[in-house]
Amino acid sequence: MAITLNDVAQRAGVSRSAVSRTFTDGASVSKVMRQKVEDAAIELGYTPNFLARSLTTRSTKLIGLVSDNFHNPIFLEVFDQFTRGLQDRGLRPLLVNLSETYQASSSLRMLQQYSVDGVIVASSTLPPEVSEAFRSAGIPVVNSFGRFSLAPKVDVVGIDDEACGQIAAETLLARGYKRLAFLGGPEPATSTQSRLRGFLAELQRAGGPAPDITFAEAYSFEAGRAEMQRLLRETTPAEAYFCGDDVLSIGALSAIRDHGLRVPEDIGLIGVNDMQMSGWQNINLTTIAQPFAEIIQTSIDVIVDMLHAPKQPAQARRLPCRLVERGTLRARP
Amino acid sequence: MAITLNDVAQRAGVSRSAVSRTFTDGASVSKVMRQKVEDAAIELGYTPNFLARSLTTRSTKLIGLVSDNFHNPIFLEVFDQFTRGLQDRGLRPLLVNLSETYQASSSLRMLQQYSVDGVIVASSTLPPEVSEAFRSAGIPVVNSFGRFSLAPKVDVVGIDDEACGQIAAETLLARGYKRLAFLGGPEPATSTQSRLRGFLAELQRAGGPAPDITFAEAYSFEAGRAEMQRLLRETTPAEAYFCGDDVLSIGALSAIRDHGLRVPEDIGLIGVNDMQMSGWQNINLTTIAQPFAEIIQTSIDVIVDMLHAPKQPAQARRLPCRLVERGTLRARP
DNA sequence: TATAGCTTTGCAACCGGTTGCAAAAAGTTA
DNA sequence: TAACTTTTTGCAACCGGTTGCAAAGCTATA
Repeated sequence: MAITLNDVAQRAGVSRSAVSRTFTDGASVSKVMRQKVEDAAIELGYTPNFLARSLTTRSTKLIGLVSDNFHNPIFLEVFDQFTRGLQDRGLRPLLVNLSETYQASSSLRMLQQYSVDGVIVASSTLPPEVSEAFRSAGIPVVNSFGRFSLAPKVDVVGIDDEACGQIAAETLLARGYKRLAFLGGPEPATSTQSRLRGFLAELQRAGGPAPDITFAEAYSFEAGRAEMQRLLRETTPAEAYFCGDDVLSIGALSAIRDHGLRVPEDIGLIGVNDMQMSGWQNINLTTIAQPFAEIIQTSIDVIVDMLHAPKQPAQARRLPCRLVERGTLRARP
Repeated sequence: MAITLNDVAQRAGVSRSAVSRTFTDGASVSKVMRQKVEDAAIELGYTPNFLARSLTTRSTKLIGLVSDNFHNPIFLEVFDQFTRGLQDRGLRPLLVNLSETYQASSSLRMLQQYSVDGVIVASSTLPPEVSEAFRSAGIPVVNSFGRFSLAPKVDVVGIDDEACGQIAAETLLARGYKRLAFLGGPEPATSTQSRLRGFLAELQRAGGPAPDITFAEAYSFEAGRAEMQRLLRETTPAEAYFCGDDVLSIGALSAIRDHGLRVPEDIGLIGVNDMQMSGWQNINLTTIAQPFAEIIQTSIDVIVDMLHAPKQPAQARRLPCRLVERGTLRARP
């Protein structure tokens, strides 16, 4: 069926090695030999089989792209950038959807079976154990959007979630808000915990009042909306909410407006991420931008480096966030 | 480094074939033999190498998932469902991002090199030639969200775009709108052309007036917003717009509100897709729902069938759309 | 117990490539 | 032209599996 190296060798009247060599760069082939082989290859429409090659070279150029964030629109942007970045470096993303029905352990086995060169775990919600399992198995791994730690077990590229919480606190205090609240992402998510810690620390430092603290079920519109509805129904709302992320904020925004209240006049909101949608006129969310492009580029760089020089000590990289001022907080007093 | 079949064979004191057989179902192995091998395998932590296996079995379980829609949030839902559906059947999606910088022809070569078992082209904007190239190369392919045709060159699973245009026309006419307009997706997109055709045909049939026709640059918020801004600036707006899809509609909606007009009081909007976001309270878009889950399930079924019985004549499948009434059209008169 | 029939097992060839090694060819230098 | 380098080439083994085939082992029947 498919054209193999043998066919080309035969057609060109040369050895199999010769054909192989013309298709591996750095190998020694004379001009005339290369010409003969290339002619035959083109004539037959030959393309080398990467998987057969990988058997001896021990490199598949396959990178597992593992995520559980298939409901947060920001991740489409993330996947876009990851796939392009990987493609640009000749790597191929093998996508793994780590949903409820698909266990982390089986994904490890699966990616082992496909001999991936490395794995990118792109998630701020998955526990660190997921990435660590890959490293234990000897597969280069980087945890994108993971939590910073001083002695990380795997390489992590993400933002400084605590600083992020700090920025939120500073911003809200600077606007003169008094009764503050934290409406986090899912409680077990490491990102949520760190942001909360930074938020609380800064409030305390500034002598601000302790905020109300609640968590949404997920980083999703519905979860944000549901939690805000509950808050409006069951509590006296705070003056301003620091929300787990943008999509959550947008859900909250929707609940607030439904409830007949105005943003920012009655309630202020600040999110995290700066997804495209947050800039849409009918949303116009004040938020703390994550440097997505840099996080993704860095993650890919880290993985690529590991392919060449594996088993460096793990390192956690923190990239800075910045405030994006839009229309969901009241002006400075 | 990694444990191979040889290691297991040696440890268990049996032949290589025996090990291979215990790991291929349907092969003949006695109970006691299987036990010996499994013990050794567990002890050593052996997992068979899929790629080596694929060399002889000629099946990699790899499916190319090709798309160029990485800016339309609906595609995150699409990728989610595709990856889960494929995983559930033991198949692995190799994601290909067909952006400007990454040519279709190179993606064909790349997927050939990886010996994918099949390819799913998930896009309503890519030209049919992209899918056809795969078929010509002998790779099973299905074009999800592609355009219907009576004599398709490749298998297509999608909606009836013309019927979709027809529903839009019927709906708008039933609401008593007179001056109608079509604000399509990118002009070359087959989906846009078919929807336009159905829209025009129904208007003509009903004796309605000819609509204004314009196209956005892409299926994206920005493109919809930009085109609607241009329309509001340069033309007398129509009473109601049939927009290329939801994200485009949401962009248009944003432009209209910015311009100080109200929806649906001043201008009516109807979209296509029914993405999650369209149901959000602050958007609340009347739209024509695509049966995403069914399209994706069917696409996967089609590909799986082709793996077992390749080279059936190509078939185009049309799944029905339905109107989802929300708040961007005025009530029936 | 001998014979036939079925199951289990190992051998060896193969899948489509790569690569170390030594022989052959080409190029240099004297 | 001979001797010495350097480059090019093919052979054969290998990567980690699968599989057709025939021999070995086992069970059932006469």
